[in-house]
Amino acid sequence: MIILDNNSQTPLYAQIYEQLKQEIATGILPEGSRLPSTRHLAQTLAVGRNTVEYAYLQLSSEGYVTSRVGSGFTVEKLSGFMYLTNKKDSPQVEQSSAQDKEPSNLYPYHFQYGNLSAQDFPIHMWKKISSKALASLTAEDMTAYCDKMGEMDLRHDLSVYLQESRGVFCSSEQIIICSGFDYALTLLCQLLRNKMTHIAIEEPGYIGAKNIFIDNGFTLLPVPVEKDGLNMEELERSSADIVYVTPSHQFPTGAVTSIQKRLLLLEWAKRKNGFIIEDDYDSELRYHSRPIPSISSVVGNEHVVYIGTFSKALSPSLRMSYMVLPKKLLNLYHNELNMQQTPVSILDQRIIQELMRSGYWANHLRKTCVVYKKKHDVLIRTISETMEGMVKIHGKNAGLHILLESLQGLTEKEMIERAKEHGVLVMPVSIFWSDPTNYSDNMVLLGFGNISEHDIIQGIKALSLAWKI
Amino acid sequence: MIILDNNSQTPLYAQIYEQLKQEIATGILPEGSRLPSTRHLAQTLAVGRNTVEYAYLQLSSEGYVTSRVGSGFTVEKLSGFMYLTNKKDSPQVEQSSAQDKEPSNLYPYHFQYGNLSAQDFPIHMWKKISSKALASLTAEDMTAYCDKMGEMDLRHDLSVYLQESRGVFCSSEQIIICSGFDYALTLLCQLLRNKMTHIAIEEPGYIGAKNIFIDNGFTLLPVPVEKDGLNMEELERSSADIVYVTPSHQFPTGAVTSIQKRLLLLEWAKRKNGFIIEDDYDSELRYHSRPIPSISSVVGNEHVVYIGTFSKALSPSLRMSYMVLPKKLLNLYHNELNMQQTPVSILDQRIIQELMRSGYWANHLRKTCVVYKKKHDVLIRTISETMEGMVKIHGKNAGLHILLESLQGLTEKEMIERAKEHGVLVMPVSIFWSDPTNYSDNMVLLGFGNISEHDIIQGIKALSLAWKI
DNA sequence: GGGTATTTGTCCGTATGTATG
DNA sequence: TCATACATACGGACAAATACC
Repeated sequence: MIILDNNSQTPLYAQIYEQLKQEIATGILPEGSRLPSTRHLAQTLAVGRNTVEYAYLQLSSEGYVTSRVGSGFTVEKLSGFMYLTNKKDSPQVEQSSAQDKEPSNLYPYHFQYGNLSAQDFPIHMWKKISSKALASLTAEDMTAYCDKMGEMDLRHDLSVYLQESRGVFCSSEQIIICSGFDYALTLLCQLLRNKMTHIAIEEPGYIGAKNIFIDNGFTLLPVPVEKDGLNMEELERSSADIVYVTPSHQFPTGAVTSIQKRLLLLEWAKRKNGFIIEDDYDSELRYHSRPIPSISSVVGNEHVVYIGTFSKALSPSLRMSYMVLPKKLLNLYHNELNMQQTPVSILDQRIIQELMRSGYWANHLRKTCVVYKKKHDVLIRTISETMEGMVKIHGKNAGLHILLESLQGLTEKEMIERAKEHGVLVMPVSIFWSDPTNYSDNMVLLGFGNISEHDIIQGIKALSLAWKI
Repeated sequence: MIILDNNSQTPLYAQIYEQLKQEIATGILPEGSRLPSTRHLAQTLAVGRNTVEYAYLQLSSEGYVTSRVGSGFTVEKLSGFMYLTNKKDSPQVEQSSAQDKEPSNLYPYHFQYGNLSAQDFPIHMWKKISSKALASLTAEDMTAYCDKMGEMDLRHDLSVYLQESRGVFCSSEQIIICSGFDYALTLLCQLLRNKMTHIAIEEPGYIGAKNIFIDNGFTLLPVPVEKDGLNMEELERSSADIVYVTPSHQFPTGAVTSIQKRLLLLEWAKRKNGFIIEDDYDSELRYHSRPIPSISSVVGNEHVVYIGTFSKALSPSLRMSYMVLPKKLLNLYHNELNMQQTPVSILDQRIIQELMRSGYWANHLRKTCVVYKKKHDVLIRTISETMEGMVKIHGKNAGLHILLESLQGLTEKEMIERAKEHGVLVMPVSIFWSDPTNYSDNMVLLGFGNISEHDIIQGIKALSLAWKI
């Protein structure tokens, strides 16, 4: 950046000359690069064009740059001695901290959780839809702040989809378009922070949600997860007035909250005048099982906040999710947070709207479900065949992960280490317990979203060898 | 949503039949709409295909639907008596709260602040760049979580741009890609919340930032803004260890922080071991004046957080901004907030990267600057010509707004009301004071980003009539 | 604009449990 | 007790219609 000082003794053109020479000598302006045109530089520096021209001429006469009519000034190759060594160093920063993900390519078979399978992404359809959405954008769309809660058309289509497929009965006014799940939950925390302080969470439960609650000053009250959902007695005993749940496929155990418990939860929330936060993160992905209506679908859902996402069934890098607020919180939102703009660009919103409007969304969901169902079935079948009696499978028939419990007394650490020695990456589960002493320390998590059917078979075979006693 | 009960006495096909009949009768499935194909519904309900077929057949024989090979089942027109009246009503919600923006089309001349001028947006270039970016996306891009701080390539290009045009000297590792300014500031608040509590803000100052600070539990300490920036004595007297400033074009007064005060601010921050939050929101838009290097450009910027945005010089609905963290805060970020994903979609990131890489960004900035400079000049000239002695202009030569101070003793309310009567919309300034008693109550804000040169002239003429005493 | 792959309703056979005689 | 008929549920084969290049 060139900085001019009006009060300096050195004339303006000399200042420009000096600073450009410096930039060339230090390599900031490398050989072959073009100087800004005299007109442009003059404009940005708010000086006359001739001032810049003087400076350029001097550089030119000293051989730093050459000029050609119509193509500007170009930096020449410097003789060695012209280079300066005091090139500013970029501030050194600790390499982007502890890499939280192990380099997965070290292990031929990686059962990581999170990413999806690239081979199965409908990239062609995606680009088509995106192009359409892009074409629909006008200059007006680009130059105006859009609706703070998200485009109305998108929210309407979403409300229809939610009603049809998840039973969530809401109007489009209740929906807020968010970037990721993080964003939705953070927003919700901002709403609830001053009203309530104690939040019941699932034990074990999704650590991402817990971190956000902690960051926002909530006190966490872990409640054990049973086969059919939260232990309601423990919840009743707790002093919580909010509860965070993943009822359709509990993370990480995979437990499905029974209808009875869903009703109990609603009763609890009503009695406490509190809220249920329903995280429906992978509800679209069910295999061999009936769709389970969301808690929010039960009549009188005045106490349920529903959060859904496109990260699991569509794309994690799209960064889009949505939150349905009950009336009470909606008013709070309008009164307290109406300054914050939506975090999602108008283009992304249009793309998703085009996706839903055109019917491709329903189509995509069906296909995606089939794809991951195949992977799931192969995984379950191979485990049953090769690891008979060695492990118990938890949380199958939905989502993108399962839990394996060792029946041979292996600890989590042993399971992971032995697996690594056989070239298989499996994930720890311990991190999901708030109180580690609650954990039986004999499970691992296997994600199957981003691994081929072939690798699933090979990986499980390797695992069975690794864990054989 | 169709819900099946395995334990019910009524057979599955009958349950499906009943619920579909209900949906048709209540109008949820309107005349002419298609039922899901037997295969698809069978898949989602996890039943056999013929089970669905039985249900459809019954609906068909009763005249609710008709079937055609290859094109599915279609809902027929119902005779009136078949309709049910107990159609669920969408939950009624207070109409999206107090509309904060007045319908601007009521006034022929609207000097609103925020939106940009659609006529001047390079929609063609934008679509070209976006198409390129879209084409570059792979299935891998779409199925993997991307870098939590933003794509490395984009951050690198941004660091080069920041160095060249704003003098900000940072490595790409220090940059975090954010959705809007809101997001960046909220993230920063999460970082600082537990370390510091008192934050000095400009009086008057940007209300959006203040709200975010308050939402995050900070105590605000207003410090008066003078001609050349903050009153440093007041800042010294305050107990703040963070200060939020808009040094290149103070909002709303337009004051430019002098070099001397910038150095004093840095000294202050060093002494307090605190931080300067530099909001460089409209630094790209300067007219008739030299670029002012950012505070962050001064050597030893270990105490400056720099925030920039694309909302002013490019597009508000793009929802993209960026934050440069000093080393200390960067480490804190990696240790405490490394769970949160970036809020910006991979597509938007690629678009901006393509924009910068291709050189269109520099080009666009130049053109945009010329466009708004013209508007600015017309605005200033017309005011000088028609309102001689009536008003004083504050904060010209930059950005997208100015302040007008009445020299005739008109109050803000009078100025706004009289303007409205003459068909001109001007904005209040009072909301930007934390303590209203500090305000002389004789100013209004005029945004000129989204109004044509012709309307500027007409609007100012109308204003001069409106305010004539 | 014409050929091809996919989708879709239709028809077929089969299995299971229950009621009937 | 056994044979028969019926209701319910499931999956495969086929041709028409549609969607996609």
